[in-house]
Amino acid sequence: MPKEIEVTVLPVGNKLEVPKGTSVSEILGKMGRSGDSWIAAKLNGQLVDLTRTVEENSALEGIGIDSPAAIEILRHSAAHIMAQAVKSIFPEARVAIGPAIEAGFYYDFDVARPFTQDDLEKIEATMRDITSQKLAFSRREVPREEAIGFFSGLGEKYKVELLEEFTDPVVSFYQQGDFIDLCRGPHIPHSGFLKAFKLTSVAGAYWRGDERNQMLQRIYGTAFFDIKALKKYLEFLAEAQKRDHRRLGKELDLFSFSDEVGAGMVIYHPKGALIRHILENFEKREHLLRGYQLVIGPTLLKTELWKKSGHFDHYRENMYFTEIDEQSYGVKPMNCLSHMLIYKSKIRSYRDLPLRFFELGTVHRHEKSGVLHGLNRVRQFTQDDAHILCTPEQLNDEIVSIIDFVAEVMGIFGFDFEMEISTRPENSIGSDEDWDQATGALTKALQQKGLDFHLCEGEGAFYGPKIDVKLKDALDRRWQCATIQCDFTLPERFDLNYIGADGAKHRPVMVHRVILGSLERFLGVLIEHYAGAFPAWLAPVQAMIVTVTDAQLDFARGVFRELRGRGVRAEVDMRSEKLGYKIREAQLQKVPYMLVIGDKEVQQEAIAPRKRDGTQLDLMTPSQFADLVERECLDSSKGRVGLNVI
RNA sequence: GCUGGCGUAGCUCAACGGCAGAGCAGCUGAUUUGUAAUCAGCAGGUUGAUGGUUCAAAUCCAUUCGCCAGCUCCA
Repeated sequence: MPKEIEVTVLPVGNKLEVPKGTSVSEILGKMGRSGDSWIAAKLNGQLVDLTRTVEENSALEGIGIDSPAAIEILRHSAAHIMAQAVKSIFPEARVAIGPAIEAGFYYDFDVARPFTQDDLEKIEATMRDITSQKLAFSRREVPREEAIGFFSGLGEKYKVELLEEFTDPVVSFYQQGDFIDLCRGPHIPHSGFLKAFKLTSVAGAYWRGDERNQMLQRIYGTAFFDIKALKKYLEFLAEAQKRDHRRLGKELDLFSFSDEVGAGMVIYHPKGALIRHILENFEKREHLLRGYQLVIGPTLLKTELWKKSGHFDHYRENMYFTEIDEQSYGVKPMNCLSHMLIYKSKIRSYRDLPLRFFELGTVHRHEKSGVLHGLNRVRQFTQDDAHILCTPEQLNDEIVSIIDFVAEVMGIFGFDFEMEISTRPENSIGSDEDWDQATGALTKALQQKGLDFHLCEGEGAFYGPKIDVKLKDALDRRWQCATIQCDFTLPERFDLNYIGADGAKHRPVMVHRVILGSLERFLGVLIEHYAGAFPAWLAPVQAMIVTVTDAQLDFARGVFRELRGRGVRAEVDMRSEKLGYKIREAQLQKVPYMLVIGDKEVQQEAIAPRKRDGTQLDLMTPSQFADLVERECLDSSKGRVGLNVI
């Protein structure tokens, strides 16, 4: 008779006596829900398979398909099933790694010939075959040495490489059908649990993410517990495509790119330029209100100066150089240098600090061709850049107020954001002590504000650690916008100092920071955030005047002049088209208001506003409408911007 | 930069070795219309660029520029 043990079943906390060695699924089965409704479990906080046996007093929590952890397990299993399919069609393929990711899963393969779309369809078909066989996923523990021998025998060199770096004496194998993979697990009980999946794309990916390594072929896919959820996801992708800023940029006539101009160079059309103008004015005002001073530096600075700053040594690959009168110049990839020189232009007292130099600085960076992406990744962009020079004692307060600034601005646009702290990378400058101090200051400020953040080891800039703020685009891809970067090295290199209360020279601390980041990228993310339907304060056209017939055009022109006089960004559609046609056009252009004018309106010297959501407002005078737009601008910009932008 | 896919009218796409086409947009005319597409006609192209194969190239090949997905890198 085996020994009885006590299992506490969470989340309710029921206690259960079972014989030692009872399987997880059996125990869960006793709790009223059938064994089939579970796919895995948490045993003493650790994810395990249903077949795992319980050997001691434990806490157990079932993971059903509705649990957040379940989808990850399913997708991980889907990756294994895909690998099984690939190996059955392409036996010579070598498998690398295949994890679940945010929106699905992938698996990397080393194959002689890259996969084609046809291959994906074949693989999908084989996967369906595997799922219909309901193959069990079975787990087995194997000594590491034996595992190395096993995979060496199969020629699976990537698995061997992984195993050679493991320190555990025993590893686990998972097998479904004839496919065996090195894996921690857990997995779904059998392949039949995978009911809804789709292979979405194939792309090259370097082994272990290192471009010096072999390039493997990565197949991406996604999986859900039911067809409906998969369908919903595919619909989301289709919706996201409609929100893509590259598409909306064209449709709304905001900006363009031209292969004649070159890659990564934005051409702003009137409406896009107007949005930028509004953003820039907004930014200048917000900075001036917070004690920043506007400055403007040159685009070309002597290469000697870039050598002095360290950019030539650490950032040369990303810079453009040219020659003027036999002197080498570098096009600025960052705005800091002239700000340094402004600081140095006179003797500074501790009473002057902190100094906050702000510049809407246009920079050029040579980005690799493959990374360019609409407005979000370009080669020329304008940063809302500032450099703060302060005493070490002031550093914490400065960082806290920058974080407040970021949170306030993101709130105006309605963005949720994620924060990261990045620490010292390889190939960096400065002493360990400086890095520790700066990293500590950033961390402390975030903790003080009670904000969550991820820690990114070794991802700081070459000159200092940083806090990054990431916003999401239509596809939930994250883009870095705001960033706060400490720099203990530039003040050193430029020998910046201030006279302290003690009459002696001291070294100021420096912070680089941007709030929106690059105006290009921010606009790109913003377009997707609003799906092109900008709030009134940002809309390049706020009101489209549409007449029922040509007979009202004179009156319409008068309304137009009056609205323009008030600062409302209005336009008149003068084409002799039907009203519905003109409404549709304005609707597709996502103009916030359409002002309808027919005989009735002319008689009453009024307009009939229609909002872009279809709601109809009562007749009002142009002046009343201007008041309304002004209120709406102020509301949507949280009191920042009214009608005075043009 | 790397792997793969793709560049045809302003836009979305067809033709995939044999006369370069459609819808929308544009222009002209008719229509004067009440809240998401009025009708008719006209015009629009060295098929991204360069070179090659071929009797014949948008189509096949090479180079190059650009775009897309991902990797690497980053605002």
